[in-house]
Amino acid sequence: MVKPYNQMKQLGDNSTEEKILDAAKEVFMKHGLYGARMQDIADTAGINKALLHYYFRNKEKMFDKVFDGALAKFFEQLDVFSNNELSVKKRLFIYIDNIIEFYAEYPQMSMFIIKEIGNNPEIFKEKVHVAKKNKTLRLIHVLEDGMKNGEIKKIDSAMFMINLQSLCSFPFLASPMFKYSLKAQGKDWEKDFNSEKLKQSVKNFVEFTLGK
Amino acid sequence: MVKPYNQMKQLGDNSTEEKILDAAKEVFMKHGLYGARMQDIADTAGINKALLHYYFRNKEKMFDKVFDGALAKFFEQLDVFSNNELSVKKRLFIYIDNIIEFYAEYPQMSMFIIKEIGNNPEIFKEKVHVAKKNKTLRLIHVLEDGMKNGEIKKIDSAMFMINLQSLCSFPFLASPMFKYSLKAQGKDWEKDFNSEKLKQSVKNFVEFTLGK
DNA sequence: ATATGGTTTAACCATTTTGTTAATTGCAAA
DNA sequence: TTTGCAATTAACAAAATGGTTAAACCATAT
Repeated sequence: MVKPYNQMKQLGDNSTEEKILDAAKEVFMKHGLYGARMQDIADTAGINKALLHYYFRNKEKMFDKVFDGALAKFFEQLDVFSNNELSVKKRLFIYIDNIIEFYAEYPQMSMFIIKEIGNNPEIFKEKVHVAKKNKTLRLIHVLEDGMKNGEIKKIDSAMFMINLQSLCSFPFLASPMFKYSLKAQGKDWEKDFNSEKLKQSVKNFVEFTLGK
Repeated sequence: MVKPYNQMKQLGDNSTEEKILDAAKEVFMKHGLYGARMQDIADTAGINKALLHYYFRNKEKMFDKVFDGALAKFFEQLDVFSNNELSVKKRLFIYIDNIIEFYAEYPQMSMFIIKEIGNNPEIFKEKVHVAKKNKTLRLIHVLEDGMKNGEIKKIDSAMFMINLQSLCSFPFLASPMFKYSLKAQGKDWEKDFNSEKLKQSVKNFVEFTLGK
């Protein structure tokens, strides 16, 4: 017998499973695997704690689901580097736009991933292998090609990547601190910071560092 | 009766209280207040769990002590901006040297502080008030003075501060990720990254951004 | 109407974790 | 040597937390 339409699993809307996943994302991002409390997740989702186990069996499995989703989205951002039709700088600019919009939506993401790598490098390795499938992490590779064919200046590609990631992700991660710190100096985070400004600032950095 | 010398509180050396505080710092930095386990702290310090309560009464009070210490050291780094005898750039370069060495020693510090601000803005406000006493947070103030008297280029001071903090603290925070990511691209974190390189890189950024 | 089966809940249980207590150790003053 | 007191410990109690169960709920098919 076929189930009626409104009883089928409806992910993406406000089905219970989705509510739980959203709540879990929020709480896990804030407190990590150890620090998160099942009751806290249940309260955030507005449901009974037993339902968490009904849908996800246990805490670790739930965490895995959240983490896998986060990781997949994270790696999607790297796809642009595989597009060899575009110039190195063009690819970098697109990446900057995408990754900053991504972090604006998931400010805790990088910390979440960093913590997980630290806690469990082996499992992470395996997950990444699944997540990226046949894609490759090409940022550095693309840079070094660009240097060889004279498209960009000769730079320290590893340090460039580190600087770039720092500029793009830390502002969102540290927004509570910046909010506070700016207010103490007579500035206003909401006014003085936004994604568009940051994009421009990072692009300036890239232009200065790679431009010939 | 006066206590014998070797029985007086000896902070700064390997007294029990200090051992506990060091262990607590390590564990709290790694897992946060919720995620940290008292037993884990006791094991790390190599003492009985009951001693933790003997010295610090309970988990929260212990956490407070650790956090207060962290905060004080963090704010110390800002003192250099009060030295009006030095040029703006000179002060920035000194700050960069200091803060990067600081983060090299306490890589989790910024995250620790960020999380705390997020969890409890009011208490943080109060703590900062104590920590900075009559000092003032001057980075932005110093920059705007420098712009007025033509010492540096006219820039967006808030964004500059955000970029600067990002470049200095994120690499340490995210080192597990960078280690992993670089390895996947045929590089080696230990070889390709060190504090001196980072200092130089950040100074280049400052020179480019502020230099006339 | 009633039966069916997925969904949701309150009330538990088992384990982990925080916190306490009473006894022991070790060291210095008398 | 004995006494006193802080430091330390093992064992225990209390609270918090993850996980289970059996019953209630509710929409639909018969």
